Amino acid sequence: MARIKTEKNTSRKDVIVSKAAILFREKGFKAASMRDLAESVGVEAASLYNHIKSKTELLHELCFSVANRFLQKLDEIESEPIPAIQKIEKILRFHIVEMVNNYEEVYVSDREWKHLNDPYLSNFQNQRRIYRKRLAAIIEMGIKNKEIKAIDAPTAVLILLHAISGIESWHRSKQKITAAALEENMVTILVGGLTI
Amino acid sequence: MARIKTEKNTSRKDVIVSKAAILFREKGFKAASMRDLAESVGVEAASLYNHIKSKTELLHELCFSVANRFLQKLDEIESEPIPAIQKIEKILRFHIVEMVNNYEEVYVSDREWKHLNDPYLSNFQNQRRIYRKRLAAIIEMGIKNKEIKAIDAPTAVLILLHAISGIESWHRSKQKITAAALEENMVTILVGGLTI
DNA sequence: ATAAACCGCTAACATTTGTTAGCGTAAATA
DNA sequence: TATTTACGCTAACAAATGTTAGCGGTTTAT
Repeated sequence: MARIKTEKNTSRKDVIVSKAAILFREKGFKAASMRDLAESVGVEAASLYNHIKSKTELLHELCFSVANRFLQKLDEIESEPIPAIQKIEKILRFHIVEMVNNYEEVYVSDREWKHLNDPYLSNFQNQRRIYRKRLAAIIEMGIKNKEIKAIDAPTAVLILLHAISGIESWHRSKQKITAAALEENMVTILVGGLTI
Repeated sequence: MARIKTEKNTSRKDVIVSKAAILFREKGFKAASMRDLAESVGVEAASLYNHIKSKTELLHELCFSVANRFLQKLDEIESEPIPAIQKIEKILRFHIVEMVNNYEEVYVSDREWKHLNDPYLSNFQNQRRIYRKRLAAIIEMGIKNKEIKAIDAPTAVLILLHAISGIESWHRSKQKITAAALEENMVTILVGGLTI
């Protein structure tokens, strides 16, 4: 009998969820089987069900924990008394750092949420839509204040968010530049592209 | 007996491939079953095998037909006697137009290639890697000629390519701006972000 | 020490999956 | 018109999937 090893302050469920993130990222949610996951946890597939309700529950956990982190940070930044373009830069940097440090989770949340089931699916889509609208509102504020070029704000949001997800390629890359250099390059191009 | 309807110059296989593109895009390759595909074609699942060898063959066809179009266009643009930044702009515009007009195929090629099998998988990855290197080389040329900011070229490539894939969100969006406006906005931000 | 809770195991299940075999009819060719 | 080819159908398959039931040992709490 091979018990799941836990570290301090992590439940066995936490171990499973984070192994799931790795697996879902590399194979995709649908292609990753519970038997795969069990192997990577070091246990039989059936044993996983002592800790989780279902495979989809793993996806819920991942998607919503990521979404919540981003929403919380947005709340924080929105209320700071700084120019819009600086808010955008801060949000951008937060996204980049999250994508670098919590790659698996963030990636899964970004690419695999389609496989959520209702009501979680609609819920997630709503949060996502609202999040983007709030970003667009900041950009529109920046346009009004002549900090940002007169562009279509939703398009700018879509470029920002997707450009960030390109960090996936950076992770895969053999000869990586440092995370800090990556961040500066991205900010240069993207904030530079928005600024008048 | 319900024969697959073909239009002029399209084989029954072509019909299947393009329905597959739609399905793979909306559900993902793994989650889309041959029975789903059969239904969308208007036929029984087994009947598909009179026209195709396997499910993965459908993915090959999609991925490589897209990849070939992009490679061919790159050949063409690379050899034009124009400044690097203009090459980048042309390539960018081509990507955008392709993503707008052949959404399903391009999207599938971009997101589902992971599910290819060797030797196709390695092959595709190689082509992709080489394509990106060629883009990076153009950017580096632009940097040397002081047309483009002194940034890390591979990072710039990754931003460009992923930003384009954001057009997915534009497709989903209810209140779309026109394709032409989308293109101009993207060029403004991205080319603007690269240019000194 | 004894009871209770936890947790991993084996075995099994019902579905869903991609795919093949073989039959019969419609279309294409001669 | 006669014959061959193309193609859709039903039936069936083996494999893989998520998940449950129930047993037995181990850890934790009393």
